[in-house]
Amino acid sequence: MVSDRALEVLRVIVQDYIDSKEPVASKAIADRHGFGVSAATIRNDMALLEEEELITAPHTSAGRIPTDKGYRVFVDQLAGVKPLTPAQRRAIEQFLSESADLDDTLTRTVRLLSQLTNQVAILQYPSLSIATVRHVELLPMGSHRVMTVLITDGGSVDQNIVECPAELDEEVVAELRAHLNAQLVGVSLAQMPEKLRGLSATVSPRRKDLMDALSDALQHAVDGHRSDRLMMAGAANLVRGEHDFTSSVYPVLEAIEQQVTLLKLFTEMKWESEEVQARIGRENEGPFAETAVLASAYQSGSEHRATLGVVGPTRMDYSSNMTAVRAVASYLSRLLGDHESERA
Amino acid sequence: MVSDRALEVLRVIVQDYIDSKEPVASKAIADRHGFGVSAATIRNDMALLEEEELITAPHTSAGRIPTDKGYRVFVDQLAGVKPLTPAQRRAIEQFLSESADLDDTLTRTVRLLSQLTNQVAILQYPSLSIATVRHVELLPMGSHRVMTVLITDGGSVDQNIVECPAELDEEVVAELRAHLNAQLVGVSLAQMPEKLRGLSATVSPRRKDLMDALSDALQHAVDGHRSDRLMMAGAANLVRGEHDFTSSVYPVLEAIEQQVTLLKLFTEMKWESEEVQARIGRENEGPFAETAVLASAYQSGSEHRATLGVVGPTRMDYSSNMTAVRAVASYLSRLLGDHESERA
DNA sequence: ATTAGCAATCAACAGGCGAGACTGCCAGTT
DNA sequence: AACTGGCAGTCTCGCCTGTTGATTGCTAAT
Repeated sequence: MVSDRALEVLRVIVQDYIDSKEPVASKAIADRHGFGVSAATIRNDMALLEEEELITAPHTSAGRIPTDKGYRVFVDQLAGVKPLTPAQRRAIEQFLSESADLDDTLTRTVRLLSQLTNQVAILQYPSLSIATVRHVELLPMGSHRVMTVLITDGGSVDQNIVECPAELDEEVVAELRAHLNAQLVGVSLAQMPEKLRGLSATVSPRRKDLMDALSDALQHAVDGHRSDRLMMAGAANLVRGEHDFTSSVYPVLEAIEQQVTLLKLFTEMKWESEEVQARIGRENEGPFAETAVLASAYQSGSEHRATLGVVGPTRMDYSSNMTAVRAVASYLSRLLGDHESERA
Repeated sequence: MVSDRALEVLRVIVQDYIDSKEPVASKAIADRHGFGVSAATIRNDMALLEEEELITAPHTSAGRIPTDKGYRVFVDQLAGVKPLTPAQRRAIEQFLSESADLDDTLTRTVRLLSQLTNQVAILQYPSLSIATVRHVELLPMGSHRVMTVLITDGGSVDQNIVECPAELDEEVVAELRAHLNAQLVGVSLAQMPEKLRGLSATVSPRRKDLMDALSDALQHAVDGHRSDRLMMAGAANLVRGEHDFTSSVYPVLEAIEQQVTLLKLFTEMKWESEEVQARIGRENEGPFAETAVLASAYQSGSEHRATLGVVGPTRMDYSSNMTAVRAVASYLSRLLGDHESERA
């Protein structure tokens, strides 16, 4: 069993290793953090921690560094909540003061998170499946083309150009526009595919082909709303500390750019709680086995949630980074919530 | 003066250095590319080239590597046009087969370029200043809010939410919508600021505040169309060859993410010709002094042009990368041209 | 103009040595 | 039983050394 003091020793090792990047020696612990015991006693505790595989020695006559398991215990039991620094608080304030459209907000958010943590920040696009249709617009473009515009209550807009099988005039377009809006306004994007499929039955046979083309285009717009994309910021942070990865950062950066691994990871995480989740080292597979991923859900709509977080070396400042992730997630939720409540 | 053979020697040095990453020795040149002369003669030529600062020796008893100036001469006079490999051709074909909306096309394009060159690819958003307004839509959102939607002929759409100083009903909105469309449809985005400023004079005084709010929102949408943004792909490629940069890749990646330096660089370049431009090593300032930037203009509209290119170490395969940049730029121009001509 | 030959130069490598940093353990203390 | 001081053992790191091999620059001959 590990004593309470041994856990304190673990905490100190993690903290010291994080900011010195050097293995931590028993003497250094006894000196800097006076536990009231001598270095030899610390050594005994360290032997215990090593037994439990919470720390390890890079070589015989070296201090100790935390293992993945050690970081895990630190995160779960020992990491105190470090409050935001005034500088961080100021950064968020400034960020809040300059709002704009959704896309801009997200871009700024992910940059903000990257600056606060000095890590690569990742933000999953909000899932808009629960957004509802506010308006459908049809714009004639010559006699055989029409542009469909789908506007949702989230403020997001998508458009497509449709080739029309038949000649069009403004009257037909107006009729179709009225019809589409009558049928679709208020429908959630999740219900759209079903609703769109039934649509061609609601018009006269001679309009059927046209309506099918339009509903295809709208379906395409709905597809574009899926939350299967990520934004990234601060990639440079990954290569700053060069020596944080045994081989190369290349596979890590590569995997981040490909997105697919991270998306999988995000969906795997358990999101019952509001808390920031951490996946440390070998808990992650493949390219991320040498990294730690901190992530939190944020409220991207009245019900639905998406994920944001950071990726960095396992040797990172968990306390303050988790605080930052939590803060940004909650600020973003509030921002999107406000946006939501703004809508009549 | 440098003899023709000396230039051939330079070419061989550049080519060999590019794929071996090792300084090139006189003996290796004489052996591998039989010039019909001995290594000693090559050495004389190399002494000449060194005099001209086209090559340099990392240390006394080492082969030679090209200087920035050497690369410049290589690019301007010696680089043959390497045709696309079948694999590259296939990649472009496949890319062409899957078109979608503008944003998707651009994302795919920049990824394509990154894959073709194994470098970081950069794409400047098409400048839409010459796009014209196709339609303005007003959507009431409760009694004191309205959403403006600006649709351009490029297919791009922007929206904003406006707080209205006065109560609104559908009738007022319809009147304003008609008025706005009458005034603005067909106006180019470049002319919009001026046109918008004059707008409040065209309505009755009691609508003035409202109209001012709306034109502010539209102005904001126009601002969002500026071509002052970049897309990036393949950042991982920068850290692959680790040893390509003397100190760290950090400042380079950082600068790419910040965008501002690259945007400045893109606008500085001379775009009279259709050709791919190269900026090599110290020709670039600041963080890019150890990189080469290859860029080409592409036709992003009937008149306007934007830039795309790659950033990599000076030690890169100029021949094939310039071919790739040229090919992608021309394909993208064609793609956007098609898009353009599709519009009635 | 070209070449062969040769001395000179230097990076890279391997081996050896000493200093310094920790640990691990043991015997003694509280 | 917990803690401590002391000390031997072990390992890294930096430094120096000499050696090897690569490559150039020069010179004299063709």
